[in-house]
Amino acid sequence: MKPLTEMAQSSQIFRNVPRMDVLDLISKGSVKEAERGASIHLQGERAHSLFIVLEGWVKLYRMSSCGNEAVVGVLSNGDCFGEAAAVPGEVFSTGAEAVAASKLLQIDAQDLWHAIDSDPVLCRAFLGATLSDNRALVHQLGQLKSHTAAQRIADFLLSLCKDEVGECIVVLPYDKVLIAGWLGMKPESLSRAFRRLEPYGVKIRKDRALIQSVERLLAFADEDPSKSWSEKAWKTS
Amino acid sequence: MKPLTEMAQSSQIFRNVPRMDVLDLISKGSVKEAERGASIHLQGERAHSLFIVLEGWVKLYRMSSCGNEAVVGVLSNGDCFGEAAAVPGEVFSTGAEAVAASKLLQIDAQDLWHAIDSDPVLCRAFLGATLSDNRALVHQLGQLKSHTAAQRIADFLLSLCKDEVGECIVVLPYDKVLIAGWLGMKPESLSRAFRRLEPYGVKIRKDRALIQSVERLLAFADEDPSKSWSEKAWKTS
DNA sequence: CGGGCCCTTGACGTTAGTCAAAGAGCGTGG
DNA sequence: CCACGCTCTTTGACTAACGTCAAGGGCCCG
Repeated sequence: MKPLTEMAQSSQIFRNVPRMDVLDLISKGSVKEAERGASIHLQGERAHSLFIVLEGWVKLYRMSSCGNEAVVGVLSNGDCFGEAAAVPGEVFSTGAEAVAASKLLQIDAQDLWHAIDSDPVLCRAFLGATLSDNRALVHQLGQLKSHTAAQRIADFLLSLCKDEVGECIVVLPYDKVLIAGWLGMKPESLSRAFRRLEPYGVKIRKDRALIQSVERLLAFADEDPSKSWSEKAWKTS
Repeated sequence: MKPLTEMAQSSQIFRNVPRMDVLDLISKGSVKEAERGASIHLQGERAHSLFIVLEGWVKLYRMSSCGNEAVVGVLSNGDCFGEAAAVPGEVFSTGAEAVAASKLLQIDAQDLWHAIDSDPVLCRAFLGATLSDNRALVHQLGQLKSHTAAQRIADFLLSLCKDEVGECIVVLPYDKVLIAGWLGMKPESLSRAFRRLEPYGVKIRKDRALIQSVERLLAFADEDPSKSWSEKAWKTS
């Protein structure tokens, strides 16, 4: 139980909250194990709990009525989801599913309300976490609306090798079906888009991406999609 | 100044907050007038203020480094933006621009912090507002990732005639360039996608949309995009 | 009347989805 | 150890969707 509290304290949401304020809340939570493929909560369901990922991977997704799934988040150690539980009467706006064997800290909504009521510091922590979610969503929206599939992959790879320069090798953290969903495309398109990154010095081997130059990739990720023709002409000559 | 406080109190964010808790905060805000095209705040700028739309229309957008703009929100009376200001040290994750002559209530970040610190009720109100933003973003992502342009328009039109049934006429609340941006497409595509809704009983005349049957449109908005061929074959025969 | 902006239309190219098939791992059981 | 079946991934051919470029019409306002 010791490593559990440490993990939860260093999580995204509680990172900047004094130890004392969170201990009580965390101690009321329970650890839930979820195997790959297990559903954690459903879209539209009453937001009964807050979750913190202690270990593993969780995807947040939106199901359209025709059965089409859109991944809106992929979370790992220290990430937090189900913030809707902080507000009485809310429902989950996404579904959540473990995409790898995972350990979660589950905190009951009522305990949460009580904690928030009695401790303003916690409330602000939630506000911060939700704003952070917001930023992530806005970023994703921006990517989706004004970048090609290949550029979104570039952005994704770059997010995996933050602060690196020059050459670097990154490990793809989950399978390509999920990466495709997360980036808003089909697996086939992902596969092809990886190919299109080769001219920019990116090679994929199994679950590893070899990036020749982070700078070059960055330039590609930011460039205007509408001038692909001129780029291409310039490049194939 | 009287109608101002009323408007602000009935805004999205303060709607469920007791009058007393907000009066003080609102009184510290200042009214800002913005004409069409005026920039309200920039992406990346320190989040110095919270804004509440009293009148007019505001768009939130994300600018990619290549100058491509993605609209991530379109706000009107009672809507609130710049919640990032509630957390010290935050920056705006989007830009904001008036797309029509607008009146805004601008509340300084420091006043906000003070108010939140001294009143937990307000803090929870912000949490609720941010969660609400979150839901909207998630909805938009879902639409973008798993629906065609025509379906997104259908969803948009339906959001304008909530709770209506059968035939109905809605007024497009802003110009088509902005609608296109908001729905993640180019104006040309919007124009063509409107045509594609005609078989489903939608006609556009100037800034009005005539919907023959809300139910039929709803069915179209939710249907699986991948079976368009069979639908089409079935329809043109 | 003229200029500017918004909107539409047409022709065309690129991008990504669909359908189908085959290759690459990988664990299981013989 | 190998054959088998499974899932993940890649590839190919084709199609649909959307963006781009260019032109033209309608409308407002000076």
